[in-house]
Amino acid sequence: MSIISMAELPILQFEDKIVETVDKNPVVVVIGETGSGKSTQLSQILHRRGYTKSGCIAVTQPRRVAAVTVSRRVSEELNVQLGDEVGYAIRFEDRTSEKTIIKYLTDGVLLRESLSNPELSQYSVIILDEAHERSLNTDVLLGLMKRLIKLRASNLKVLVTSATLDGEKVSRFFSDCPILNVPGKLFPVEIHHSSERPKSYIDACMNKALDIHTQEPEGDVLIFMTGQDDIEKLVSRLEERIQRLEEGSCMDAVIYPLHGSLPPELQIRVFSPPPPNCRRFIVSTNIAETSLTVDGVVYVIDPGFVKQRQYNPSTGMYSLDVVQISKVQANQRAGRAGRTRPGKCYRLYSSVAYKDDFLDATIPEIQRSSLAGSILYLKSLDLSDINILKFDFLDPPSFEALEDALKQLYLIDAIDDEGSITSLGRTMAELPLEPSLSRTLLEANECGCLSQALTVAAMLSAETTLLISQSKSADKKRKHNPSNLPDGSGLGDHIQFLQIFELWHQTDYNTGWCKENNLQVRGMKFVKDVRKQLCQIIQKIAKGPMDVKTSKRRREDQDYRSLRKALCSGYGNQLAERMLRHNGYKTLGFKSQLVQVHPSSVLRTDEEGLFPNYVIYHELIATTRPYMRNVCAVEMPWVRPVFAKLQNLNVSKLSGGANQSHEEVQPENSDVQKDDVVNAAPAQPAEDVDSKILAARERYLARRGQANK
DNA sequence: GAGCACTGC
Repeated sequence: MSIISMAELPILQFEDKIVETVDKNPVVVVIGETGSGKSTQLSQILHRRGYTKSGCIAVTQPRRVAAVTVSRRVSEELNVQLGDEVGYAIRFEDRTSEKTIIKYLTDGVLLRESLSNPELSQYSVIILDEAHERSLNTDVLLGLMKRLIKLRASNLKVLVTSATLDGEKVSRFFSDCPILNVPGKLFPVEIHHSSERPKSYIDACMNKALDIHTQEPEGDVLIFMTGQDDIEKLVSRLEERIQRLEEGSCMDAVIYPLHGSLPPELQIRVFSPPPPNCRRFIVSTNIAETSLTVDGVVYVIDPGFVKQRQYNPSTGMYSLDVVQISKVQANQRAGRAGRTRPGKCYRLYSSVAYKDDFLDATIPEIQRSSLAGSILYLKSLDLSDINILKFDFLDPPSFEALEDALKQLYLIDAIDDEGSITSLGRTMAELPLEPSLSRTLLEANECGCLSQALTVAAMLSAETTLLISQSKSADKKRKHNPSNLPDGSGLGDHIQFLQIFELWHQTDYNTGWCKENNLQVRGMKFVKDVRKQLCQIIQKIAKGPMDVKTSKRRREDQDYRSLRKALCSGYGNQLAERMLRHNGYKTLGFKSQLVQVHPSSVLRTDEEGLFPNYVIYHELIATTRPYMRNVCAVEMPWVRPVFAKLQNLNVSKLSGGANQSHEEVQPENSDVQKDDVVNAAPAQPAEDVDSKILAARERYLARRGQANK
């Protein structure tokens, strides 16, 4: 195919320059705009110029589909069988062989590889593609690469591809390495800014869409909304308004919603060409910004918002907030209008707002997530020369976030009281799960309920993709569903997940059964794959066969006591105690939160209408109120060991003295002692009043203030 | 009695 189309790719004109720069430098940043061909060509150029003689070329992608489609393209261009010289590796699927010299993989897979081979010695070149998307895994990899080029100075080249606005930052991170600019092949996009923010962005989107439809020549319209609700509102209003337009006054129109929870058959509608003389309106979430590319888009409407999940390490709580997009995102959105011909982008904000208010780049995921998993992973790599809290991140997470991660890991026995990884922690790091679930599996293995725990862990890994999403008007209540789904025996959501999977197992994984019960087939298959993968890893760790069969529970364990006890160990940091005489809970940890059981939970109350005294929760999420999502009843005696650990918690010791202040974070129930220590300070002779103690006191009071809200 | 964007090992 491709001799002609390849020759047109802009990047090929820079081949000599690229090779010369890579020859002379261990790290090179490549700014490659959309359509530059960087993802398919950089690897081939370096292969042509001899870089595969001493090892393979790895190219990471943030998404699975990208790894597959790009590797397929490259294998076609090189005219080889996919899986031979060119292959890919993604979770559940390794299409590489002894012959493979160019390997596309997701960044998560490369991280797993470096666990068993920290020097990644099989690779002569590592290309981190789309690094500007700044996934958690990419950021960890960037830090590891910085170390690796020192260890392997003579035989490793690293290329990082990024966006215009943050290439310089990446270059500074890698000791001012050179930056190569490769132009893209986008058509020009005219940008129109509004003079001010609209009062209602849904109305503004609708008016702009109607303007385009009645005044602009043919071409599809892509509208970015923040979520399913707004998408549905806009779709129905737009349908109504377009129907009212005078017949013959303009061309026909179809309107498609597009978001992640849409069933696949509705998602793929946007990829089939529209009927002739018909304009398509695609009302989409962020999914159309990078993950899905819709051909035929000529007009983009960008209100400038996105919905983002953030983690607050001081409360352990997630929230989903509508925030302003970054400049990088705004440019990415605009670019969606110029893929097939010159286009237009209508921004519902002013150029001044863009220039002055918008961040250059989106706040990276590493500054918005719980870091327990990543920190455990880094600890298990034994980077002996550095304290993990001083790990060199491109954008370092806050000290608070690191402390929170250490606290979590300590409470589930992954690290000891001095912050060193335990043998249990090492085993946990091998499992592709969040630490709470890996810990549950290992405990379940001791309690004889490994098989059940594997199922629960796999179900929770897919939890958000299980239920078929329906529009607002339809009934989508899980527990009031007329279907015959089990109710977790009233013990909670983890147990319900187990029971659902076991029922599906009994139908021999029948897809019809999923549909009847309103479960996404895709999601349930994913659960099955995850469970299988976990079984394989566990058996490898145990060096022998284990009892992992999906089976009915033993008769003597009617109340799932073993499983719930195992969950209690895994969720040591996610325990809550019910308050006296009502159904509110307070979380147990050094900072207590008042929370409630999420209304979607299947947890049952007793005859007096009260929930169990103790529960574990999978996550805290603040929506209209702070809620615990996915809870499971546990019992006082199982909780006691965690209480003991909370008493001994000394976070500054965990961080290996990285916290230079004199503050010692104590369990919540030792507040009195804490007050004494801190208040004593000003009474001492002036020279003893260390400013650090005062700072610690301020932070402490600020935290208490928050907790009491 | 709620209402959740998107990825990934």
